[in-house]
Amino acid sequence: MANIREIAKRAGVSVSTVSRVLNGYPYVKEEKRKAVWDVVHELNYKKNINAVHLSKGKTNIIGVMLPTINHPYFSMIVEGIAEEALRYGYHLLFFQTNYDIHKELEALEMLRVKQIDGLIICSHTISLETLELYISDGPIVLCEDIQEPHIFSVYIDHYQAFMLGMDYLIKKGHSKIGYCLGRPTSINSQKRKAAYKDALQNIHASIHANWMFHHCLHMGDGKRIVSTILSLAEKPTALLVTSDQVAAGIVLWGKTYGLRVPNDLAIVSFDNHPISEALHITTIELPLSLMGKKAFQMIYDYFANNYTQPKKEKLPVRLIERASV
Amino acid sequence: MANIREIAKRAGVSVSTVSRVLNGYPYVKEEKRKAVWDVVHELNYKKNINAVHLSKGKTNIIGVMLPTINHPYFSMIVEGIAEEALRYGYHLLFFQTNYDIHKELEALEMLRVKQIDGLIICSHTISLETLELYISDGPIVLCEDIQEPHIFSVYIDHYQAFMLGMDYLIKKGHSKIGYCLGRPTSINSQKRKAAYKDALQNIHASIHANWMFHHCLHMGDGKRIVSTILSLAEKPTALLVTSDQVAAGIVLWGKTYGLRVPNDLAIVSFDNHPISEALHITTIELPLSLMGKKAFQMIYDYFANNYTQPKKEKLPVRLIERASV
DNA sequence: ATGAAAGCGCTAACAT
DNA sequence: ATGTTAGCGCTTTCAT
Repeated sequence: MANIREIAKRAGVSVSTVSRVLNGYPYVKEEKRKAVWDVVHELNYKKNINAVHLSKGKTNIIGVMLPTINHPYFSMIVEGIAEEALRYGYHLLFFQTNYDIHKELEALEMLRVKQIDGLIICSHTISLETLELYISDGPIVLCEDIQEPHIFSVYIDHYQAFMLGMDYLIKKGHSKIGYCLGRPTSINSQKRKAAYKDALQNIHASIHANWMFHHCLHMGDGKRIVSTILSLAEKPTALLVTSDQVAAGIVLWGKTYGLRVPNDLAIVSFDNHPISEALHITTIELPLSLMGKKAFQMIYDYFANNYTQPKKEKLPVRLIERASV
Repeated sequence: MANIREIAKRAGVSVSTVSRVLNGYPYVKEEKRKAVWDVVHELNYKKNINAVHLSKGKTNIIGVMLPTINHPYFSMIVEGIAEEALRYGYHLLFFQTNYDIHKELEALEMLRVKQIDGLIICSHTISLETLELYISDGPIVLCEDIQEPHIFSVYIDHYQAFMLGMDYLIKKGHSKIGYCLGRPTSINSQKRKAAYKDALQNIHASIHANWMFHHCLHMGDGKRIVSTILSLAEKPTALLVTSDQVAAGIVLWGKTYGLRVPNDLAIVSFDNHPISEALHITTIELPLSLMGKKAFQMIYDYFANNYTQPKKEKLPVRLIERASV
């Protein structure tokens, strides 16, 4: 494998001249420049990028931490990240953690060992205190509304978004409202629960523990939700569902088991994935791809503008009325 | 940032002893080993992984080339790859190409510049001839049935799978059968078309160009297919659809526009994603996650067994009868 | 404008 | 068992 020394020797110049030519440094005499390129092409030479990484102390690789890539919620974020990364010549290294703390730590360690320049965390179980141990190793972006001053954050205001859904359902005459959330302990879920409680309190409605479903992530979870609701003596008349996938599952399994949407149960869901359109589900659109883009941008700007202070950015949502309420 | 020399100095040993301790090399006196670990912990030292990469000429990173991560077909493959990669301490670098040849080439170049040890290609537009230019740069795995002796291949026999679907539809009394494919030029599509033609020929049925839909990838494509079929004077009675997403779109948009499945149109689709179960769609299950695992395994074995000859492996499919036929 | 040479931080061959 | 040292292939400073 040819290296820069070989090129230098054959072109009759020094390695530094080769390096300058290769990196587009201006002050090189035209004939030397040509000589170098000629040899480079002749040998089909390519830089060893690891040597560049070592020498520069930078890899142009951004890490992406997520529980699983195989879920529309995350793959939409990633799509956004990937699009921006490509534009700026960055690469993406994936850490599929399945919410395993050890795997999450491994991703953070990659920051410390310089395998990645920065890390975008789409979702996590690890504590913020632990995260903070790594802030000096490189920029970290969290897709959550957090206050820690040293961590970047691009987020959806889930309190407001949930409130939007609640208000809509209430305006449509519902007061027996339940919800379906993902992981109940996540920061996003906490915000949603707060909105839920506040909204019910505003209309003096009581809270029913068995109208609150947790760990709802996939279409298949709709089956469980539908059969549980059917077995309930006192049923909710509406559900706020934090994922189009789950909402679709409820609509479809409801059809199978005899729970009609919206007649028996109104639904407002979140995401606005294609499936919600196909099923005519009223949904609150989350700008996930945009979130990915912004997350990358934050890291990019951090390096481009000499390590600026971490930013926080809130993204807008909108309700799309369809036929599930 | 502390380096190995610093550790050596503080622990009162040589750099090679530090290296040996760090890498679990056996012949080190217990007290020196302890001295090293003590300093390592004290300084919270971590190896600079780029230096390791440069020194070893290997990165333990595998590239994954795909058009988009945001599609269940690909995210399932990736999930399989990621699972195996993690088990063996490998990392994944993603190349979202959107079928852009330049981006595909960029992924291949990463192989040449040693940024990645190997490359898994989930789908591509680039020609096999071009691919072959890179086989000396590292192992390449293709998720297609190809013959090139220097490229690894793990694949689904799409001829056989398509034939399975055709036979099933024919056995159920259909002869007016159409299909929905993704990119018509892909190797996988070629195999499917061949099976389609052969199957129709077997029953002396004629081929209708307007029963053959191409570029069907997403749920939204179902809309187009449904309205086209509704406008046809002579309609197919059955459709073989190469994606559950598209099949779901057909079922759902069919419901909206008045094309009933299976009454007006029978459907056999592919993948067996959760949505096909929720919609009771008869589907041919493709072992996509397994395909990802096998793809990674091939690369892993290649390095573990000193650069063995490229293998080819065919994966089984099975038809799951539900209610769309 | 160009070259010499000193790193970057680690691995591994070689010597003892 | 342990240390010395020569790489790995590039970037970058410092001379000239």
